[in-house]
Amino acid sequence: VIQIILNKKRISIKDIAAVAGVSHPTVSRSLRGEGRFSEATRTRIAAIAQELGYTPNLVARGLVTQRTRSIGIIVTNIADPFHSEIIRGVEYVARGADYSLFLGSTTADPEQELQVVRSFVGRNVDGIIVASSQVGDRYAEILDELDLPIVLINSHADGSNLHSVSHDDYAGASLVVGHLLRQGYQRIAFLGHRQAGRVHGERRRAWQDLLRSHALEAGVSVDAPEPNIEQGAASIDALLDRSSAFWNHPPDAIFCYNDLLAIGAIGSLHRRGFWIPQDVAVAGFDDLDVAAYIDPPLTTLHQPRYQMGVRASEMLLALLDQTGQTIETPQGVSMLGELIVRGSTQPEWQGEKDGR
Amino acid sequence: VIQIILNKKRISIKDIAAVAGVSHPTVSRSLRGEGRFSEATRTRIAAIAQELGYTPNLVARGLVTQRTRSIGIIVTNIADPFHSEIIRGVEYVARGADYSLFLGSTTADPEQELQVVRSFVGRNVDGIIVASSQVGDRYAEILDELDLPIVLINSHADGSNLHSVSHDDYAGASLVVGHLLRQGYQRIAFLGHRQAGRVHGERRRAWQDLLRSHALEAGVSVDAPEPNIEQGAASIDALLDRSSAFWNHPPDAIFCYNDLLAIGAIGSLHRRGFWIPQDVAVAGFDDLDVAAYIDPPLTTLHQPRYQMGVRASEMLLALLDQTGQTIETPQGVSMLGELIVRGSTQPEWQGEKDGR
DNA sequence: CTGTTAGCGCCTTCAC
DNA sequence: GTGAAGGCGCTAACAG
Repeated sequence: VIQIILNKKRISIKDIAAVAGVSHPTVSRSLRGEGRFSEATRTRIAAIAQELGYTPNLVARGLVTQRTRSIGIIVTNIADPFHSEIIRGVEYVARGADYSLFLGSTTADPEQELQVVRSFVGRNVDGIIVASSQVGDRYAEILDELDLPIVLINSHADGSNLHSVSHDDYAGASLVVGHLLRQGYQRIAFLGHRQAGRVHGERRRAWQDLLRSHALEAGVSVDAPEPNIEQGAASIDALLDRSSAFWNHPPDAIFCYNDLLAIGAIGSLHRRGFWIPQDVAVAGFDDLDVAAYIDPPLTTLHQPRYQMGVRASEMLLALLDQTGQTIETPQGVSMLGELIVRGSTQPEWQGEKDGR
Repeated sequence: VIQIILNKKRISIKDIAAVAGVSHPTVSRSLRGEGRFSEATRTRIAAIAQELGYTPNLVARGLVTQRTRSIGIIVTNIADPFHSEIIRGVEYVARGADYSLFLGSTTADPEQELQVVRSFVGRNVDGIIVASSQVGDRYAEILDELDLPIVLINSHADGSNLHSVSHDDYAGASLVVGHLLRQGYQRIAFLGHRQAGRVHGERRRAWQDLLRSHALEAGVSVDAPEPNIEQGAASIDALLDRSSAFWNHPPDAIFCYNDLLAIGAIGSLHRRGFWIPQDVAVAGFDDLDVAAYIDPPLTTLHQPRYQMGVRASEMLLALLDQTGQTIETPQGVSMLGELIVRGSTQPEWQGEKDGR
């Protein structure tokens, strides 16, 4: 049985050195396989380390090497399925490369953002991934001054240390709205989340542009304060009010900033007696796992969120491994998801329930 | 504007000491407010630190104090909504207490579990939270030997360093199955996830016990290899097969290990032409945010997962703050969720769609 | 091939 | 009230 650690006192290379009758630098070198040493002592030291249950003290190592082999990730809300998939991708790559991962959330609060960044800097992380659109948009300068490689997810910014992985939200939203138009919807409202910054802006702009290019009014939109189910439901009142004022009718379709808002909207509309999609069609964005299973199944844009996390951390680690120091070649990767059409936007939908 | 960091070289207390014309220990003391120093130098040093953009090096501090003010959390799958809510609760408390959080996942793989634990130990975390039932059940001894305070979520184990926050799954599952029995269902199958260990065992046992006490057979159960939507759907074939063999009929109700399996099961049953709940009722466990929004709305047991994360980390921090060292008073907290009855188990359901 | 010396940045005795 | 040493555990130079 492998002994991870011994009781009471933690074993250090000095302890091993004492037992082996060598100096501790020799232990250090042989354990890391760096420099010269005889094969004989190598195996002997390895055996002793194993037996004593030696675990290298990464804190001490980090102090002298100035590299901690750790990275930090910042998200607005850990439990948001969009973010948690990104985190999962990041953690997968980090663990595979033997890096540790610090996790911090911001609740979209600038104060907290700074606190988390500050703590990461204090911990001497080697790099940071920011999946919090607010930070990316508003604190880009501060981040760039950190002199640490930083990868922004879904946020661009200019800076020699700032890199990015993003989804082409304009193109993605165009696919969704284009689909709604082809379905013949005329009064297409937008349920947004302005705090999301650029991401929100792109989706909204695509909606606006496409409607105008079809000679339709992009006049009705509402902002939800949080991008979750609850606020999606809560925003419907305002949306219906504005629609009445603008069109003298409810909308015939609602394009939502994300799936969570869409799910909340559908629930709320149901409670108000609307049939979906017969009375109102609803489309989302993200393609959460559950999107196919709600009532009705949700039309949405599939975002490769796990892959975005993977790419972001691969990019970060690549930057770190080049010289061991930051390399100054800002990069940006853009990905485009896929339109997934389901029942929430097509009255004639049979889909997965064929054969009932 | 607050300057988090200066370019190029990182400021240390020595730099501040040089500017202030004092020794670095004085800077250290005054910045931390420990020991004696004049108020005059305190404000002066604080001003200089501020101006230079000093950020304490937590790595160096951790090396000398032997406490890193960091904790680690281990989960099986970060993106599982049950786990991500726990993580959110843990992170909230940790951040509030100025602790940093390491995140590691295990994919239910023992090798990875050990790798993550080892990395946490190497990082000198002050404590660990394990929300990975496998680890808790099978590696309890190893964990206890770490001589670190450890809080297990949904897993008991004896050990002087092992504490726990858990949900009373037996009682919870009894509530669900009891409801199914009161609804008059007779052929109640169980869709489980054996790898979940004790948690799974409790829910299964409650199902079995309750059925037997009602003179019914608990003869049909199937294990899904992963507790997700996909495997929930994939397990239906086997479940129907066994039901035919056992009852000569499909089940009239299925109690699922968790909501994800239930959602997958519902989707798959729909595709096979079953009406829910008219042909088969389905109940889950967890009450994920989406449970109320799927088709049909899911009857389930609401688990206070965010609160479980909060309690676990509060408990851990309390253990740490007592003497700064581990205190040996194993504790256990048990919580009980709430049965949420929705449409998936009552044919007469109108629920939130009243007034359509 | 291996040992000696030095120092990462900080905190912690102690004198003064 | 403050400074001078010493060391946390490790790696990085150099000698030999």
